[in-house]
Amino acid sequence: MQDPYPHPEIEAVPLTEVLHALSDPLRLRILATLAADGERGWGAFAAGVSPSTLSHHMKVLRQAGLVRHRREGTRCVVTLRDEIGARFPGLLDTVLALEAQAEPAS
Amino acid sequence: MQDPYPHPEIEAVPLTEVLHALSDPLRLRILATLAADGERGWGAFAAGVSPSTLSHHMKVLRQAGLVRHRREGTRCVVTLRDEIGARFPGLLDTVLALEAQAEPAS
DNA sequence: CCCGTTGTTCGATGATCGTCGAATATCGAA
DNA sequence: TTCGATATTCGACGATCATCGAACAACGGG
Repeated sequence: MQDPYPHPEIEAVPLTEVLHALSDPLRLRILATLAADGERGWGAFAAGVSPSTLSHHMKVLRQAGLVRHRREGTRCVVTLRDEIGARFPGLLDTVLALEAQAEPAS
Repeated sequence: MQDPYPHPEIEAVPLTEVLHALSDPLRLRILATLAADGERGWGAFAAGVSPSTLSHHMKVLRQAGLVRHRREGTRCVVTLRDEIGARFPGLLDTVLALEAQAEPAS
């Protein structure tokens, strides 16, 4: 799990992979929290799922170019990757806006 | 396969289901064609996949509230369901615009 | 009334997914 | 250096998915 997490080239991410990454309630919730509150530690999303499950979803988001992971001592910080807005303009904004309005309390 | 195809209430469709329906290249291509050229018969999309596979994807799109199916004699016509624009404003437009620009020749 | 066209349904198969627990690795603190 | 906190990896499991071929149903035309 060494520091250099594998982050893909944003240009190499296909649209369908991003859409698939967005099509899960937990992952959507993670992105919404990040968009609203800025970067967070792992633990902010640990409720309800096991550590390994959370790690899996984080990897999906990272491989889809949606988030960036950074090591900070013993814990890990996740950030929204804003290049996604350049690669697929409007996509994340639109989806997060809809998620906020349609699934208010998830 | 009787005429009354089961079309879901648009309000009952969750966002994640729509996103999942959009996260497939063939389904995305079907929607793009519909958006560009208006309603089409089944056969317009039969290239490359077996009839049963196509039928499966059509069902996914229908259940996600994205298209409407109408029987016309022995063949079947598929239309974009525009209520999706009221349920999830901007979503389909955004995705189709990105698909057109990012995956020009699929 | 039979037949061809068209789409659906039904297994079946191999792939992927979401989830978990257990084992492991890394780091900071005592 | 030992320990606890934190995150990853590794099977494993059941569920879902994308795909196909074969069998079936519905319709229109000869």
